[in-house]
Amino acid sequence: MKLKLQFSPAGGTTCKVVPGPTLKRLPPYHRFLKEWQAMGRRTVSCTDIGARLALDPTQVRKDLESVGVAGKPRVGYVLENLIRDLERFLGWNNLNHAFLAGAGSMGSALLGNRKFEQCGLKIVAGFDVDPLKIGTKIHGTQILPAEKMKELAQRMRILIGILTVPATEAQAVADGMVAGGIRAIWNFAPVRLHVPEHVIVHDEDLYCSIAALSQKLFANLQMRPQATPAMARNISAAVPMR
Amino acid sequence: MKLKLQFSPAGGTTCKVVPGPTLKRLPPYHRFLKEWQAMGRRTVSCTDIGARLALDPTQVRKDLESVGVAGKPRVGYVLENLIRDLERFLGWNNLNHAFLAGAGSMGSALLGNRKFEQCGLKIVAGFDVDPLKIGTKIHGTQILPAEKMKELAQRMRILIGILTVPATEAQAVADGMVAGGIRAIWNFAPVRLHVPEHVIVHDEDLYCSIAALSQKLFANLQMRPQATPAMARNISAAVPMR
DNA sequence: TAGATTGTTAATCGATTAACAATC
DNA sequence: TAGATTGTTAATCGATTAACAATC
Repeated sequence: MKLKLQFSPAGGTTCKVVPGPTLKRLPPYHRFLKEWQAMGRRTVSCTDIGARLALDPTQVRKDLESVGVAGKPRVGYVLENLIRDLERFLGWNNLNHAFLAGAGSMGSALLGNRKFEQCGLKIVAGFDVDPLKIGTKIHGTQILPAEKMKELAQRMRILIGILTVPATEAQAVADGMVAGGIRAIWNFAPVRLHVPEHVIVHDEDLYCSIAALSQKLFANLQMRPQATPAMARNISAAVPMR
Repeated sequence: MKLKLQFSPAGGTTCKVVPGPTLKRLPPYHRFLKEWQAMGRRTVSCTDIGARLALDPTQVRKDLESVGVAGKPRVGYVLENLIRDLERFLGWNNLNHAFLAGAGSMGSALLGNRKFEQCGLKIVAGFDVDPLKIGTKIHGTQILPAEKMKELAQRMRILIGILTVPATEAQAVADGMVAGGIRAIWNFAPVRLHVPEHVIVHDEDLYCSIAALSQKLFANLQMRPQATPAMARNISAAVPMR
């Protein structure tokens, strides 16, 4: 197997870069493999994975290749090894500590999700400006005053920040995160953040999702009405037809 | 301007198809245009938009072309018209009614988001199996017993379902939605749903986001350490290097 | 052995970027 | 007019899909 290496400008370090689309398919693979394992299987083929996830088997093979695991012709992949390698690749073995800013309803929902830890993300503290929330615990995680975030992030060498504050506050809070040494921001606010280029932003824009969903729904209704005119009318003004 | 039309197999209807990546950029455009308008501007150019959102101006122009709006050379686009056309295209003028299944922390967070209505999505009812939640209102929306969902969806001709139940229940609840005539499911459960082909599923997989975020963070730390060895070690086992 | 499946290279497809003429 | 910006076509880039030899 050949590995593509990319030379990094900073030094002698090389670092394999996985295409974004591939990366997004890996967690579903992992989930399926766990199911498969629970069914008592010992090996799995790309055909198996592709069948369940509605993906081209060739694509699955390419994806696994870029993770760097090897299979055996005619047999497939050893399930146990594949799961282990995937988890290692995704960094799900060791926890990254994260701060969460904004303990509103979305922030609380994230604090309540214990499954994140299985994916290597541990929210170690929440921050808010609301005196009623400060000092309390939400789903077991301490809520601290927002003004302490920067200093604590520095001291604890936190690298990941989760941003669940209102859109109006997002940029200011993000600035604080950056000042505290945070290198990656998971942004739930519907705002394009300005950050230095050494900081990564991953936008979780639910409004974009709504747009995509209703657009696809509309196109789909066009093709297969199966609905009374009244139903179609409910949505038909959504997209201009030409 | 030429418009690409796609013939739909079902009948004489034509329906313009917008590439997915384009669609996801439209809500950010809209947001920026509103800001721009608040600043008192009357026109906007692709260069303006691209500069703020870190996008190639040509790409912005292509995107606007596929929405079907026209600008004027040397002037740009009339802001008011552009905003209006974007909203119309995205269907943000008229509301689509949606049901939400699973009034847990994530479900409640979505119920609490009043901004969704500005994007054409109105959650008209929530459903849950918990007797303590049934009959109450969460953020002003009534929570009803889960077993009523299917029939109500049919009667109210609901087309959109939001799925915020635990992974174990997701498929069963989705089946109920489909049986109730729902045509689009916004799925927050980390499961690949099986649905008939006339039903659309949009996955909101936070675990994939975590994977993408930590992977990008790791690659970034490789290139620009700027961190003490201890910091890097915190995360370095995450991805096998070769 | 036979045949399914991997590994790998080539072809296709779609989106982004570049180039440039048209135009206000 | 001059020059910025649109509209549009061509080139590039990257990801997906197809093809096929290698192999257990």
